[in-house]
Amino acid sequence: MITMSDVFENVMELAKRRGFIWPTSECYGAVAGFIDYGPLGAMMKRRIEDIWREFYVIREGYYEIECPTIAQEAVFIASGHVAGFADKMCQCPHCSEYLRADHVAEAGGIRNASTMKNDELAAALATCTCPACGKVLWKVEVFQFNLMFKTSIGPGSQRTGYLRPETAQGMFVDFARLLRFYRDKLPFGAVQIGKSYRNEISPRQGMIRLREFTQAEAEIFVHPAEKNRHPRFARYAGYSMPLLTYVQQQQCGEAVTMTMQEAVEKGVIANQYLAYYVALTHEMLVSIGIRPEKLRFRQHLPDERAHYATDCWDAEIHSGRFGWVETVGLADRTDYDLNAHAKQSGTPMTVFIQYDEPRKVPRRRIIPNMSVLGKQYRQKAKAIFAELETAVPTKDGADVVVDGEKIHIPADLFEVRDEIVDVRGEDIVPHVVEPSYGIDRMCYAVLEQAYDEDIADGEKRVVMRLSPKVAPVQVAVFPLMTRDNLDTIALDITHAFHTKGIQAEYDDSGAIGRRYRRQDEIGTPFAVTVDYDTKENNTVTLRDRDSMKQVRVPVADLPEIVAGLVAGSTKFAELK
RNA sequence: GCAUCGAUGGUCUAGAGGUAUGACUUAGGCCUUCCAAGCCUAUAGCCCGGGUUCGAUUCCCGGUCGAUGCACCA
Repeated sequence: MITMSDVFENVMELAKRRGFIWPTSECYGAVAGFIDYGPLGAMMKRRIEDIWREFYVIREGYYEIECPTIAQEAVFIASGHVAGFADKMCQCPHCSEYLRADHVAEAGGIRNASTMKNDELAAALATCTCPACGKVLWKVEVFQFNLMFKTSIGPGSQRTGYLRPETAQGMFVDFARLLRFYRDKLPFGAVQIGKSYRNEISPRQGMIRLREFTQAEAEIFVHPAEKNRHPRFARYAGYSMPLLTYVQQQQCGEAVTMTMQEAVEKGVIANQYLAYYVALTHEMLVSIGIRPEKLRFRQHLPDERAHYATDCWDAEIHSGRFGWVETVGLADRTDYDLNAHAKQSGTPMTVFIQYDEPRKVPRRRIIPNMSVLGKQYRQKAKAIFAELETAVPTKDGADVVVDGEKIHIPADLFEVRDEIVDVRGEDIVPHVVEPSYGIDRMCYAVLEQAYDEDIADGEKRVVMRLSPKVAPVQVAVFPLMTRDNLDTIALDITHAFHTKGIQAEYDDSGAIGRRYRRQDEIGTPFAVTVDYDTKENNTVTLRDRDSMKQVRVPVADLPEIVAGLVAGSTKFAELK
């Protein structure tokens, strides 16, 4: 039996020793918040990313794009990260403690601390006490600590760049191109798997809070009026899971289990789109090996939501070490981001939605007599022309304001024409539904949940019960003895696996039991052993990691059988 | 970031002001007909920088990393 408090240390020690996760640049001293994926870790991470692609790229049809990890300042001014992704901080002059300036002020009874400017806040803080040492702060300086890594683009530092704190902005700024790619029709989605960077103040939870981390994000662009009509909603309508709503949280209640259909109908989840990806996320996480009982979906409390989101749900995975860990965020970002980028860049980010039938709309047009107007007003004529379009004419004429000057245009200088026009559609700003996955946290959760110790033949066996889908090495091949040609047969089998794209590892070192244990420890789900019967009848034993049971199968069938076992289409227990 | 504690082969560990103990692992060999057996051999270590000292892995100071508490965690 292993207790949960040991699990983190055991699993991280194993991960380090066997080449899953390493501290980065160890020979120079590691840096907190950064990790290296070793050979097995990189392989496992890639398998998890590929399963994610199966769900989002292949099944949903949302193509993957790849944007730079550095972007120019304007991108993050628009996104709100330059202004908003920063904390106001100050340092206590007595005990040198770093403090959240606005929190201290609010605790000291100062109102609107969060909206104050730095110097106002500093002045207000003079009477507040330091929560660390209890002394009055008197004189402090308030500064912004922005969690984005800042850099400069090109020589001479002319241009500010930031390492992206999320991959999402890349999909937003490419909106116009994406819309053309998807032939101007909603809904569509784009996804990205890549590195993001946050200069965390004090990352101290191993793989859980990293300064450089991998995100897998999908941005799904949808008509705001269509959010309750996901075209494939039927797939998950009956899918049920425990949901911890914000109402339940406020009442200290338990999660409520319900179907996605119910959740949407009862208004628990804001719309079908969000519910669809909540269910998809559940299915995806379970398929990489997360146990359902260690998985829950928690709704953000209203004051917890990010600046852009309306409804927001987190997939949380329970860790023996860290408790419930936010691993996936599912947010309805509305039209916040597209509006912000449209405003900042001056590029419209809208979709033209055609009506089924053109609508007859009455419209009043004011048509100026430019030949007279031009002569009379000369250089002001153009501005007057523009102003007249929105002017409200009376019998006498119309008043317009040009450069602050009020000008009266007599009625005979323009014609008012009321007409019925066909309006064929409208420009709308799509809403964005965003599932955002923390790949590193998923990797950690998979490792933690896979770690197990049992007793085999009276001795402790450490075994990583990784799903065959994510296990780095998929099958091990052993000759029982390194002689009598058993080794060459085993090498041929290994080669046959490789040509079928199966990650197979050959090992002839030491006793057979030791080799099984080695593979158990890195989570290899299956092992093939070539013995003397192989030479008689061309069969080998195929051993299952979890049950340690063996079956005899023909050598020729091995690649197909193992491929089926790895894909999950066959179970070991079903083999003869 | 602050405070406390810690850091010895790949892993776990013994130890002392004079370069280091043992086990496991790994590699090579012998042996071995299915779950870490045995025998022989080999590889490999005192976190980094400064100070004290004839001499520091050991003592002192600073740093890095890790654990714990506090703060922080769009």
